[in-house]
Amino acid sequence: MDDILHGLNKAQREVVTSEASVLQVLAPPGSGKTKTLTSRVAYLIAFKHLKPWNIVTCTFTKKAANEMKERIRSFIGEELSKQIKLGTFHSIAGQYLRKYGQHIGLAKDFGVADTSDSKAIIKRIIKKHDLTSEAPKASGRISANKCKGIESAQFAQTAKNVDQQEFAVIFSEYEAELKASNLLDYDDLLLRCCFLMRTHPQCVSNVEAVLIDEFQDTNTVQYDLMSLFAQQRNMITIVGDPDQSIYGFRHAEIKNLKLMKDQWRDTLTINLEENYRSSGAILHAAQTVIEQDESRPPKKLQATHNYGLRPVLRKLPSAAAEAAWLVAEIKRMCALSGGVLQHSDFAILLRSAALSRVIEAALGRDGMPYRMVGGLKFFERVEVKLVVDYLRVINQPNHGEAVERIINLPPRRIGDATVKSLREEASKRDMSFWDLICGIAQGKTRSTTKLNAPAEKGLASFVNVILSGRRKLEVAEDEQISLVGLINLVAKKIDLQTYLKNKYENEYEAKWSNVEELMAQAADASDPERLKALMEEDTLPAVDDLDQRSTGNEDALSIFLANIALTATAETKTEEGTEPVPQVTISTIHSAKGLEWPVVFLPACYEGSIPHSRSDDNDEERRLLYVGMTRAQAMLYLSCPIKDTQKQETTMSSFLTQPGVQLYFEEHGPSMSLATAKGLATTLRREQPNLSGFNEGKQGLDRDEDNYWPLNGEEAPEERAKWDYGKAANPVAAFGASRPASWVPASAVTTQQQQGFSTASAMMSAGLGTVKDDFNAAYDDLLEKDRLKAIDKKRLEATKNSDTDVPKGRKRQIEGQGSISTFFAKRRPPSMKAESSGEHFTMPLATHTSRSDPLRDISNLDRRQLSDPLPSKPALAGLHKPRIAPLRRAPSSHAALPNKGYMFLSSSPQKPEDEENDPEPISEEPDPEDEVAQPQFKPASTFHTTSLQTLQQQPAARGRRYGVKPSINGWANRARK
DNA sequence: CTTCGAGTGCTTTTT
DNA sequence: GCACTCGAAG
Repeated sequence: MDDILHGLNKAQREVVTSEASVLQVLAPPGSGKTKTLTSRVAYLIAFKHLKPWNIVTCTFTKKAANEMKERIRSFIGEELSKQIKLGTFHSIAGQYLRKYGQHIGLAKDFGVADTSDSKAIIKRIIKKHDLTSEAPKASGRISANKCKGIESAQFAQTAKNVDQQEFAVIFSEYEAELKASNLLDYDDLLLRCCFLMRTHPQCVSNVEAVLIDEFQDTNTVQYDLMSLFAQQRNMITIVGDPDQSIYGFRHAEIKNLKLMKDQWRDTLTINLEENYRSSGAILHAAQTVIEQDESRPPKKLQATHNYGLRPVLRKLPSAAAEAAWLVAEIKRMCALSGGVLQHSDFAILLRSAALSRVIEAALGRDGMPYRMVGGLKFFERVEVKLVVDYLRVINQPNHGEAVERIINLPPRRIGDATVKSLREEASKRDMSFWDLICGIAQGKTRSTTKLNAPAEKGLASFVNVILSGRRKLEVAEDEQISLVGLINLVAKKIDLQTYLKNKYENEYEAKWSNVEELMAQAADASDPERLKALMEEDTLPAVDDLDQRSTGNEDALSIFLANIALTATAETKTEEGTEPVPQVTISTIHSAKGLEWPVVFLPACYEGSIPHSRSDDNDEERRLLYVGMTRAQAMLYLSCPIKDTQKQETTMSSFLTQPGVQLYFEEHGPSMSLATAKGLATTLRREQPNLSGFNEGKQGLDRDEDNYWPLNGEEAPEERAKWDYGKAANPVAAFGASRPASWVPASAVTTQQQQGFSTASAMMSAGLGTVKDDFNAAYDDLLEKDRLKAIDKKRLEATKNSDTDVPKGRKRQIEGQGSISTFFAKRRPPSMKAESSGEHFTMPLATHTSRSDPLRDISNLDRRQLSDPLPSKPALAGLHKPRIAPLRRAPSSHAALPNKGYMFLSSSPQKPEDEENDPEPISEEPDPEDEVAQPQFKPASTFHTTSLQTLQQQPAARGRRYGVKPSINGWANRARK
């Protein structure tokens, strides 16, 4: 008893030991919801003597299910815990249907139609009838109806207007299609299971207790499912939090909470109120956001931690800058936390998965390890899906969807028209698609569809692949081919490697490694031990009066496939023997639910993103933000780019611009002192940092304050200088060389430079003033910006009040620390050294880190060079249009990119070996004042131009490489102004 | 009839 | 940046 109740507060104990039969637990974020629920399960088994296999526990995500399993195991041990019926609604429903499906006329071995299957079917129906509906909308509508328990026939009867009738057609044909292919979609799993339990209550007669996690996310069908599970004993415990209801789109009904109270009048409600996760400051901020919802009943939420650091609400110039800032902050926090924080302590949570691209690029550029959860799932990647579809068809050839998807992959000269004709013929003859083509290929069936010779050959080869796969399975069990063997067979038969190589060229390696990963997973799944465990887990307790379908002889393939559709994340296993590298997590807010991290970033907090433009429930969007914010333990960063990815101006999220909200936020990341680091450690209950670790971290940093970007969201001065005089001017110059050896010799450059210059002067006179003037103005501006941002916060606020007092423009005075000296490198940028010795100083520009900022190390330049005129941007920008190397998704797989027609940018923090041992600091670090006094310094010859041809001659260097899109926006923006 | 290239438009969240 | 459509060539 003590074990189970240990560490629980009063309210939690009350929940765990409650005698009430129906129990609602309202558990706000961080209140120990999962802990409480798992403790109750353990308690019921240990003290109420319930049998584990008579306890049903439903979660929404596989992740939550696994976590709960893990925790229960630590309470009651492996043996008991694995007997509990614990899983997602869908997986539990699936289990019941597999065992008892025959009683409701469900064929054995039904498949699960995933979203793309459903979408494909609907699309086809729409096309067939030449309807105007859109597939995704129709799909959502079908799901909405199903979730409410409305069936297609029922809908068709009530359909009145044209639109409804049209939809009724899609709906019923969709259902028919699924039935014909022996498929159930996600909703069907739940619906059919409800039907089963209603018509055959015996099958759940053993259930003694039902527990539901995240109850606020249940939809009507799931609610029914819960009631039906509990129909014998009415012993139910649910935990939930209306404030965290973020699945309205999946037709979750918050009102189920009330419904439940009405259905079971003696429902006991217990509120958990203490938050054990977040610092007070974070909690306050989150609270002000959620309290904007006036319809929401007020709720208490008590912090148990210290106040901690105030959350940050940061403005940045662009999505790219936001990403760069975020990376810089992670670095800074890591370095200055004195060892308290590492990469795995950071999470970046997004409203939509698509936002991750810029961020992944920034992380990749920096070489910071990360993992992306949510977004595209492993089993949804084309190459994986391809193989899985083959397996599906081999396992179950009547899976019409899968057959059609792969019949011409790799290309077999069987086009859409042929497929369509075949499909129609099949339905006319009332046979399955597979049976038809199989018959044709074997010459048994005479087809009315005329096939040309190549198509016929293609068809035969396809059928052959499938049949040979099936043959391997039909032999006696002990001779049966392994799952991996089967995948290999398929891969060989369809010559997958060649296909992938041809189709994806430079992505080939990544794609193939995914296939290998699939094999590894297959090997894992067909491991006899594991298989046994899986089968055991799949057992349902025998009940009187109702036969279970024997699944004893179910093969590894079926089990593997059945699990795929219901597996949320195929956890990429860490390589054996290697320490897992701490990784930053990128996730959607939705899939971050229930999780927590010491530091959380919520980027893209603008109108249209959160609240999302496609959402019609603002309150749900607000709750979503709330969920995101409350994932943070010690530090929370919100940020808003002034321009979104499409360079449209944004408005900050209305949830954050409500009066008073901003009082809870700082405008920039915290100054990190040893004391701050200690505070973090306290909040996180971690070991205190020591001074030496702190100092060490500080030394490795370029800057120790969040002061690179101005607080008002404007472009960083250094960045502007780069844009105006570097990157924008010359896309080809955006070639950063990390190894001088492979650099273009200066002589090769000269012609291009001169070319550029000559055009430049002509262009420049067209109304933009001289380059010189332009530069001076910008430079002054830049100094001013830097001065402003260097002033500490208080002063800034003081000046803000009398805003206009701050002279704009030409103030050269430098105050305080953090002044211009931050512009100059403490050490020579590596690539500069080799080049600056020659006749021409050719400094590669446009690495995005400040490491090679053109303004750095300015004192080191040959000053005669500096008086050269500047080339103009448009002149150079128009010269070449380099191809863009695709960004690689996972930084883990860096195949060498082709060495033709690509440009590379490489700014790896890991310097190449040859520079590694060159910490030689520049002796004459310039005195800031001095520099300012010499306005003739212009980064004119920090230009380096070269042609595409020259680049093509470069050998593809090794190392981390990212294609970089040259931007001429810098120029375009300026020109407009 | 199939394939391939160019051009267009859009882009929530999950089982 | 990607998925999808459309039109032209094989």
